[in-house]
Parts: sequence; structure tokens; C-alpha cells
Amino acid sequence: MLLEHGYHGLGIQAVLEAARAPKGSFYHHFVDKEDFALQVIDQYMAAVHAGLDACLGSTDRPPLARARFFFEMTQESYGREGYLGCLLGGLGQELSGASDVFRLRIEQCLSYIAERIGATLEEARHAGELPASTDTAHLANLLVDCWEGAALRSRLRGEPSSLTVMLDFFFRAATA
Amino acid sequence: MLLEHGYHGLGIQAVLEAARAPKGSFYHHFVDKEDFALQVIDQYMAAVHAGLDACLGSTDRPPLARARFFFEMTQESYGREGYLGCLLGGLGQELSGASDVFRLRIEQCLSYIAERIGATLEEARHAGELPASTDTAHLANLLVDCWEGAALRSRLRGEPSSLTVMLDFFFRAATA
DNA sequence: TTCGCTCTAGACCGATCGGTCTAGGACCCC
DNA sequence: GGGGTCCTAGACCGATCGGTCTAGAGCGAA
Repeated sequence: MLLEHGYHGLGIQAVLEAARAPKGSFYHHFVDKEDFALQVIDQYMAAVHAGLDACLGSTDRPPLARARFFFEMTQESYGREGYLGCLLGGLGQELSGASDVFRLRIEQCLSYIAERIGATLEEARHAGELPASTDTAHLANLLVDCWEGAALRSRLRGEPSSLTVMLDFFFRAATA
Repeated sequence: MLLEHGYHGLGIQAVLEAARAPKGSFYHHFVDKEDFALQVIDQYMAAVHAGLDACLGSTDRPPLARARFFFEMTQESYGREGYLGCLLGGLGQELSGASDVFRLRIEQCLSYIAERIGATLEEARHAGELPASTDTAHLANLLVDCWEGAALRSRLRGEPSSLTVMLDFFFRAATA
């Protein structure tokens, strides 16, 4: 719901109705709306963490394919939710002009993802999949940024082609 | 203000105070809040249109450099506003899950920008700056998407390096 | 002078907002 | 049985929300 309506567009009342929970319970579990949203982000990141572990930690693919696989799995999860894109991108855009708490948290999340991808890209570099001169940390951050842009476009169009086009372009260019 | 606070985070009262306008005037000029925001988008697009004309229409640079110049000028305008990123990206992320009016309008705006950039990339292709096999329409859409992602990251960090890194990567890859 | 149009002005409205607070149920331990 | 903890429950609160509405000022044309 937070992804669909955004932070300000989603009222507490609607959350309660969707969860069939009374207000007392909400404020027992969360300090306030901000805390709720931050916890939703944490939960989202737990899922991302699990996805990173599953995709990057496996050994049945070479490193570069493992990095790509993570994004392909992410694309599938978007599809299951109607191509509403990425929660981090959504909240990041909505809230970073007005809230440093969210801005820094979301920057931290994206940096974490880039760091994990970067480690795999470094493996790919050592394995000769990427040019030896590649700065894999920079490349990973660039990939995450471009992915967020493609996710926005996927969201606007309600379909996934921008994601696939971006991945194709990116991985072809990175290996050149 | 719409860029800083987002649509729902910005109340009419704050707009009125900033503009030193009374409510009667606001509702005289705009049907409702949605109309106001759509008009802000139109105004933003008028500025983008002017920037596209100025950057793409000039003849003192080759086509590819003209395309890049548009994004560099855009980056400068972001800088003047404190690196809050792109209004279209911001509103697109905030509103497209809940409002088809905004989703379609913003998709239209981004497509228009891509179309204009695509025409210049087509010139670049004819001039031999891009491989003959390049699908310039696809490439332009990809550039706009990646730009939006880099703009989000610039916004989160409050600085422009993601924009420059993305442009460098993109233009190097596109010409390869 | 009168009329019509454009625009400003702000009081007012009902609804919704996020959050506070009191009450009570369930469970466990002494 | 009593006390403590955890949690549910929802009435209540003041503030803000987007929008409506009435009044009036200014201007130009007839």
C-alpha cells in the first residue's frame, strides 16, 4: 500500500482497515507514521537481502550472470505487484526533499545494494568477465541508479520492457 | 515547492502563503489541486521544451554533443535548485500508483523528451557518430530512464556526481 | 451611471488527518 | 487472588485538509 499510494497519500485509517487492526494496536507497535514507514522499509530490505543472498551467493552461474539474475528476480517481483516499481525509488522521490531521515535511510539502502552487487562485479572482474580496469564499485552504483530509472518508467507504463532494455544495454556495455 | 514536498505533502495553504495569494484567487485560477499540479507540470515542460530547442537546435556542436549538452544544462538547473532532482521523476513516483491522470501525463512528458532526443540521436547516427545499427528511439528512451535514476540518486545525495557518471558511461557505451 | 467581466479576499464547511488516552482482555508468575 | 506485561480496542482530540461560497474592488465598454 505504501508503494501504491506513497507516504502522504496513504492515511493511517486505510492501513488499519487493510490490516483489520484497531488504532490502539498500530500505536502500540509503531511510535508514529514515520516509524511505521521506516519499518516497512526495513522489512523490504530484509526481502532484498534475502534475494541478494539467494542470487549472488549461489554458485551455479558465473558472477556477472548472478548479478543480472538478481535484477531479473526483482523484475519478477515487480510483476507480481502490478509493476508498481521500487519502494525505495518511490519513497525516495516523495520524501527526500522534505525529510532527511528518509533521504539518508533510502540512500543507505541503495548504497547497500550497490555494495553487494559491487562485490559480485569484483568477482566477475577477477574472473575476466569485466575489463581489468573496471571500477566495480562505481559500476554497481551506476547499475542501481539506472535500474531505479527503468523502474520508474516501468511503473509509468505498467509493464516491464524498460527494465529488460536497460539490463541488456548495461551488461553489454559493461563487458565491452 | 511541489518538487520539494511532493503533491500530497504540499498543502494548498502553504502554496498560498508562499505566493502571498488568497484562496479565492487560487480557485479562480485552478479548478482544484490536481489542476494546479498539472499546470505546474505544463509550465515545467515549457521550460524543458525551451531547453531542448536551445540545446538541440543549435549548430555549434555535433549531434551527439548537443544531446549531451541538454542533460548538462539540466544538471545545472538541478544545481540551482539544490539538487532536488526532476519534477517528473518525483511526481511520477509519488502519484502513478494512485492516479492514472498523472501517470499518463508524466509518461507522455518523458516520451516527448525521448522523442526529441531520439531525433538528435538519429542525426548523430547519420553523421556516423553512432553505429549504423543503432535503434535511436530505443536508445533515447533508455537515456531518459537512466537519467531519471541518476537524478533520484543525485537527489538522495544532494550532489551531482551520479548524473555525470551516468552520462559518461552512457555516451561511451552508445558510441561503442 | 450602469453593467458585465475579471480577479481578489477570506470566512466557512465537512471530512480526514495523525496522534492520545482510557479501558479491558489474555496470559503468566508469585 | 493479585500484579505485571503485552496487546487489542476505539472514542476522542485539535489541527489541517481541499474545496465552497459570498462579498467586493477594479476596469472597460456602452
